[in-house]
Amino acid sequence: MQKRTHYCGGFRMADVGTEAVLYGWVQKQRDIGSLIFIDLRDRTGICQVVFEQETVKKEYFDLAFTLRSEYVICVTGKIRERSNKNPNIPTGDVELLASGVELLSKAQTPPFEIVENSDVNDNLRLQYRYLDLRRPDMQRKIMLRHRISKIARDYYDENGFLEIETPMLQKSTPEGARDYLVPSRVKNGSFYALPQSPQLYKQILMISGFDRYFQIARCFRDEDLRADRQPEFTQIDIEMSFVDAEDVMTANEGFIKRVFKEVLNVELNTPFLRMPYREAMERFGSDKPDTRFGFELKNISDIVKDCGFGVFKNAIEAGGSVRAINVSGYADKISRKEIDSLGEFVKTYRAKGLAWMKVTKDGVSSPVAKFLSEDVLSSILAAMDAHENDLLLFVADKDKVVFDALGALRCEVARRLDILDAGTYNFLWVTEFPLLEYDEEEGRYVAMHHPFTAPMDEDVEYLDTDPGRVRAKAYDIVLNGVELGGGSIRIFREDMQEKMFSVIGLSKETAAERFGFLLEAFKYGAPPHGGMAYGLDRLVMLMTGSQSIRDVIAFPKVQNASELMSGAPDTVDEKQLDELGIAIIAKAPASEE
RNA sequence: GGCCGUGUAGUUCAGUUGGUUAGAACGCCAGCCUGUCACGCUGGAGGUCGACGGUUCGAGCCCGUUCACGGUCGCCA
Repeated sequence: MQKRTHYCGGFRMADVGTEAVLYGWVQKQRDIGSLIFIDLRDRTGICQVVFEQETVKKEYFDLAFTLRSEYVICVTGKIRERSNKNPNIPTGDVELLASGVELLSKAQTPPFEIVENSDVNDNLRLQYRYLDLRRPDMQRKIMLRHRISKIARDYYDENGFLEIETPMLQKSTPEGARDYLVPSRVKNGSFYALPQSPQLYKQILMISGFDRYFQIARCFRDEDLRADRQPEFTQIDIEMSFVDAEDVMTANEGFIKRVFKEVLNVELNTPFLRMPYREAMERFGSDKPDTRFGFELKNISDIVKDCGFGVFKNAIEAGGSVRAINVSGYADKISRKEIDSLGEFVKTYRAKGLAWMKVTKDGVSSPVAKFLSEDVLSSILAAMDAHENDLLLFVADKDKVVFDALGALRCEVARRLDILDAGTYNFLWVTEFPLLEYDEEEGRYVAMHHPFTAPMDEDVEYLDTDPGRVRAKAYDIVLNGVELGGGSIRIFREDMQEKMFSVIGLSKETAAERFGFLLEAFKYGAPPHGGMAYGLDRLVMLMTGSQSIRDVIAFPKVQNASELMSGAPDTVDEKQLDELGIAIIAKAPASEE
C-alpha cells in the first residue's frame, strides 16, 4: 500500500502539478465513455478524479469502470487545472488526473444515499449509523463537537483547572433521577450505579484541596427520552473552591465567550444578563426563558378578580391567577382555527382552555368580551398595552399551570410565526432559584436542585419558619430558551448540611447511609466551594443548529432507550446471570396469551 | 403510564367515494457516449401497502388489536 500524501478536500489552484496518493470512498462515478470521473470523498471533502482512456493504463481504466458508490479505493495521479470548473465545491478548480487505482473494498448499494441533509427515516439512519455518519453534515457536527471539547479542555486548563476522572461505578443515591444499576459479581445482591453526575466526588475533590476541577463527564439517567434528552449524555463539569456565585458565573462566561468566538466567530457580550427566578417566571412563565422575542406574561388578576367571567373569577378565588400574553402585531396572521389549535396546545399543560381577544379597527373581537364590562375590558387592554392587530391570549388557573401553559405558548406562537432568529444567541443566567419545592406526593419539601445547594445568606432565617421562601445560591445558564447548564454554591458546613437534611425530612441515619462519606469529609476542613455543569450535547446541538441532541451524538439511543445499530439492551446468558446471582422474573410477551 | 403523529419499491413520496394489473422521482442493473459534476440517451429489474384479525362480492383505503419510530405531558434531585 502506498502512503497517503493528502486528504481530498484541500486541493486548490496552488496545488496544480502536485503528485498525490489519495484514499477515500467513491461518492459518485460518472462514465462518459472513454472518460470516467470519480468523486472521491473523505472527511475533509471531495476531489474529482478523472481517468482518461488515452493516458491511463487499460487495467486501471477498466477498474475505474467497475467502481460504484461507497467503494473504498486508493488513487494516484497529478493535480491539474480543470477545463470545466465547478464553483459548487471548494476543490472545483482542480482535479486529480489518475495514473493508477487500487480497489480496497467493495460496497453494497447503501440503503440510502450518502449525501448532505438527506431526508431519511430516523430508524434507518440509526440502524446504519456508520453510513449516516459518513454524510458531510454529520461529519461536520461530530468534528465540531470535538473542537468544542478541545476548547473546553484548553480553556479550563489555562485557567488553572485540573481534569480529574471520577468513578463510573458508584453508590446509588435514590433521590433524583432513576439510576442505571450494575450488579456486582463479587458481592451478589449488591449494585453499583452509573453516575447521574460526578456531584459528590467533585465536592470531595474540593475537600482534597484540588481547588479547581473539571471533567468532560459521561452521565446516566434512566428516565424517558426527549429530543434534547438522552439516557447517556456528556457534561462539562467544573467545581471551584473559595468562590461565590459571581466567580463561577464569570469563569464560565469566559469559556462560552471563547467557544462561540473560535467555533462560530460570534462575539458575545459579557457579562450575560442575570435574571432572578421570580422575574423569569413572572415575565416568561419559565425558568429558562427565550428572550429573543416579546409576548411577555402580564398578571391581570387584580383587574378581573370581580369581573363577570366565571372562569377568571373562580381561578383567582381558588388561589390562582389570570395572566395573558400579547401577540402584538400578529392578530391577522393567526386564524380562528389556529387559535383553536393553540387551545389544544395549552391543554397538554393542564390548562382548561385558552381565552382570546383580537384587537381590530372595529374594537375587540372575543368570545369572552360579552362577560366583561366596558371598564374591565378597557383596563385589560391598557394593562396589556394592546393596540390594533394585537392578539391577547389568556390562561386562568393555578399559578403553576398558568406559567407552564403561557410559558410554552409564547414559544409555540413564536415558532409558528417563524420569528425565531437562529443566528441570535441570547444568553442569560437565571439566579435565586427556590432552594426547596413542596412535593405533594411525598408531603414534604424536596431540594429543587440537590440537597447540597447552599441557601442565600439573607434567607437562612426562613429555613425553619417558611422553607418555601428560601432562595438558593443556584444559577442556570440559558441560551435561547434551552437550559444549557446549572450549578450552585454548595453547603460546606456540617451544621448547615444537617439542617438542610432535616428540612427535607431526611433523618440523620438515612443521610449518613446515603451520603455519609461526604458528611464525614466535611468534618476535616471543607473549603467553601461551588461549581456547575453544562450539557455538552445541548451546547453542540445549539451551536450546530441541530433539531435534536441525537444529531450530535455519534451513537444515540431512541425513545425506548435502545440503540438500533447494536440492538442494546439485550438479554444475556444464563451463566452471566448465575454469576451475578440474578434471576429474571419472566414477563410474558404481550403478543402471547 | 397518558395524548398526538407517522408507517406504500432500496430511498423520498403520490395513491380519487372501497373497484381491473398499486404509480412517480431518485437510486440500482445492462448497453452507448471525451469534459461530466443533479451527466445524457436507450432498455430493464424491483412491492408481504409495518404485522395480525375483522367488515365487504371486493380493502393500500373502513374498523379493531398490535409492532416500530417520532413529538409531547408525567418523569428528568
